[in-house]
Amino acid sequence: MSDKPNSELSTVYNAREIENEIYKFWEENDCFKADSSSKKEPYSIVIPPPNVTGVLHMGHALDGTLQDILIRYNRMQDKEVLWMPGCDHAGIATQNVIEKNLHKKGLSRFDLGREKFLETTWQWANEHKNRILEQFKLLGASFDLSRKRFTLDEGCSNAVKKVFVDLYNKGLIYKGSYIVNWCPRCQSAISDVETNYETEPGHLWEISYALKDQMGAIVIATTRPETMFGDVAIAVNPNDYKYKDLIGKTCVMPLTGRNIPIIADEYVDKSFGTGALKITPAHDPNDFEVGLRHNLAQIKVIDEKGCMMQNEYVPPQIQGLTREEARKKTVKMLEEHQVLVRVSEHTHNVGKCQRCNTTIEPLLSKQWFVKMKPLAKPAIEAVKNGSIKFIPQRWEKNYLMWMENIRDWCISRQLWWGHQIPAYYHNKTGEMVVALENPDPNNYTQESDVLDTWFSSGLWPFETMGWPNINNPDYQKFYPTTTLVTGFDIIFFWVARMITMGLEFTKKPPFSTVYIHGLIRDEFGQKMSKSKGNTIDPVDLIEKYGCDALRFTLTYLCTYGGQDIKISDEKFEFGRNFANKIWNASRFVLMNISKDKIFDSVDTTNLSIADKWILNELNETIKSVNENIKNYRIGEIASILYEFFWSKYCDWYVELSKIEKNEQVLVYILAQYLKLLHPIMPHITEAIWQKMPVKKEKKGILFENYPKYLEKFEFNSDAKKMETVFETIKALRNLRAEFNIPLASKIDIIIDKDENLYSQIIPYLKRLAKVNSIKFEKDSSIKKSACCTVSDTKITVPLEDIIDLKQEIIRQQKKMDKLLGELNSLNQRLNNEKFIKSAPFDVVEKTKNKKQELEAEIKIIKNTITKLS
RNA sequence: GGGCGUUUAGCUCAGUUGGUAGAGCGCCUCCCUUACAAGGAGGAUGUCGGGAGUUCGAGCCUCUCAACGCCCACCA
Repeated sequence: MSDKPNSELSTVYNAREIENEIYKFWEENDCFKADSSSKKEPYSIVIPPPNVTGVLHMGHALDGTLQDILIRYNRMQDKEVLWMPGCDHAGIATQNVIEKNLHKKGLSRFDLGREKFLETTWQWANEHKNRILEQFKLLGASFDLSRKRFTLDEGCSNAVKKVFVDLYNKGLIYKGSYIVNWCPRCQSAISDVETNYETEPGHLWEISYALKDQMGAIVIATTRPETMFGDVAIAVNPNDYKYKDLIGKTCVMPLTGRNIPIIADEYVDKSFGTGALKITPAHDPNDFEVGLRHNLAQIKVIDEKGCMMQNEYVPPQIQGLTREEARKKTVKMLEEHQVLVRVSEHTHNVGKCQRCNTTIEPLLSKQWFVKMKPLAKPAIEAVKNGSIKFIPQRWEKNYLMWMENIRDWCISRQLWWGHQIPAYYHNKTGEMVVALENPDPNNYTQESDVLDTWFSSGLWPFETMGWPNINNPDYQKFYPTTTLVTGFDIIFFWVARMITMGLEFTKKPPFSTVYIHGLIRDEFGQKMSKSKGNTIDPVDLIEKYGCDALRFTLTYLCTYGGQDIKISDEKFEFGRNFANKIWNASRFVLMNISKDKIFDSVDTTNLSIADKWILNELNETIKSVNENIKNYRIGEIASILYEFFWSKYCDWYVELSKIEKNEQVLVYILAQYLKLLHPIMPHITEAIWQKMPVKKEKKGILFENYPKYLEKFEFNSDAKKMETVFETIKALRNLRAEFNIPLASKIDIIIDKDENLYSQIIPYLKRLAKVNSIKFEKDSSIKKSACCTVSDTKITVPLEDIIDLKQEIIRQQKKMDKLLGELNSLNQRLNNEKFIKSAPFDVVEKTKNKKQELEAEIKIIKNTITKLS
């Protein structure tokens, strides 16, 4: 592209063409590369690594835009910034994709075997892992791709192994048989946070268990009769008088005839169901606990596929059936045996696999766990003492509640795609060694389970910086990172685990601020999902409206409270229109300034009130943008910048410049503005910047220093004067509209003030209100005229031919009524002694001033009406 | 059961320590004024979910009720 200053911008703003060109320019100049040897203050963000299987979605677009804004803003603060990109191997998600592909060919992963399967998956992952980061480029992401990482790459794998071995050696990782959430489809254990509960209609079956050696029976209630074959006891509450005498007795299970004891346990709720509960430790987490307390056996009757096992405990007719079939059959058999006492409708919560929505089977199995309580302690402390701050703060409560009630984390997965657990078993003795390497590959076999994906993502902020080599320059310079930007949906999955792991292994919080934004939803507030078919593809939006338009719109919609964001395609017209406005205004400025001149300063000795006004406005804008970004009020910034450019610079200053212009100021404001906007709309600002006739010492606008508030441009009183001019122009335009006077016919006006008060603004009035002549007379005698007021100034417009005096009286009367209403409410306040006494001085003053203004205005209108009548 | 959020113009939403309500879109009138019709000028529209309280003053603070949404827990 031509970076020759002062060359014209193209007539039509073609967003995509410009954006591609500009991104290429940054890439070719290596603009995003972080320098770990820099002396500048560091600022770093690690990207929430998108799934390697993924394609860019609106969530990434928002998350990426916000990160890029922070990165670009801080780069312009002259900090050494690093935005670390990368992907997550996404264990279950990726494996599901590959298995689905195999399934189409009629194959399962077992047909291929582990080695071949992994080979296929790696190949697939390598083909795809660049895709999503390439798509991030379309967002204008200024991340350092030379540092790109993958959670399964060598460095991350080493970090994972080290963490695992260390935690094991510290006694914080253990292996054991526990009830876990088992997904029969994924064929793996999953963690508690990967289990979603859905309310489903079901039944409560009451089944009678006969007492042994005596008359009578005990009736239990269950929602899952098929698990009864794994029963090892009936439990009742020790304080339940109904059952007092039965405790310690034995009963006979229906259908199988096995004998089980009746035990007492506080866990049983007397008021639910029949007050008697069957205990199935191998298939229910609560029963599992009860079983441990009472030393009961654990009888497994459902297998890993969710089918009834073929063992002595399950009746032959039931063996091999699926859970669902088994339930029906069991109920039928119970009916036949006349032990089904009652069936009632009962809605209850059923666990579902987050990945595939299959109903979870609580299953007893051998798994690896991380002991979380000791790790959680410092993680709680770090948030409580403020070394990690959540924005908005309310998420801290959420985080703390979860952390304070944390349970052990099941980290083993019966998958193949992932970090294989570094535990090795002796082929003969079964002896287990946990170590970084296999002690003897001939005699030891590695644990087949892999780790939960979030185990490696939990190390992301430091494993990407070269840890465990703490001398790595990146680690030295950029760790701990500064800000983490993410949605609230992964606070538990990811944020919490990074904090615990970061504190445990680096003794530092991995970031100081967690900026949580809302989720993107469709126009009806529904979560976007492929299966619902309500997704909007950000790539399509970029093609249609441009990247900057997408970024600006999303930013504008991103409010401080972190509310979810409802979007629809048309909403992005907002950003597109704005980009177009910026382009055209800039084009106008570049076309209307002296050629071949460099504007590098503003001469403050020769400024009009309009110049002072806009400089003052810019100053205010700079101040509030800087304040707001520090407080993560990023949406606010978008709206401030929109307002300044459109309603101040374009609507007024650029218009005024058509009458009388100060090229220095015209260019200066635009140049400063481009910098202010650059973090949000990087491409268009860079493109225009390249053509700006200003001094450029840096490689691009992205390296320019972000504008700062300048006291020399404080012009409050002049700015106020200018506001009066605007009020006057607006009043005249308004009058025109009301009398239907076309702009083509110019008007004469009479102002009841001294001429020298207005000398500066006469040209503005002439041009912007299409005024022909201006007279200055205290008391105009023209009767056939309309008038408008600006505070205590009366402007008379003779309208010989047009005016209907009766109508005009009505119009003025209406105005006066409105003003009288306002005056009335002001008087009420001012007549209230308590108001005068307790309200702050400036509020009282303001009210008094307002009152005087109103009174003056009312007086003028009153006189006018008298004159007209 | 516990926690959180939302309720403001027809729609989508802002509204920072309490000072008397705003934007975009849509709607109505006029205008192709040589940066922009993806534009310009003007206009209409709100008992700020209901009720009570604190205060001179409440969209904002307190209590309460209601509706919707989310998260955690998981009584078979």
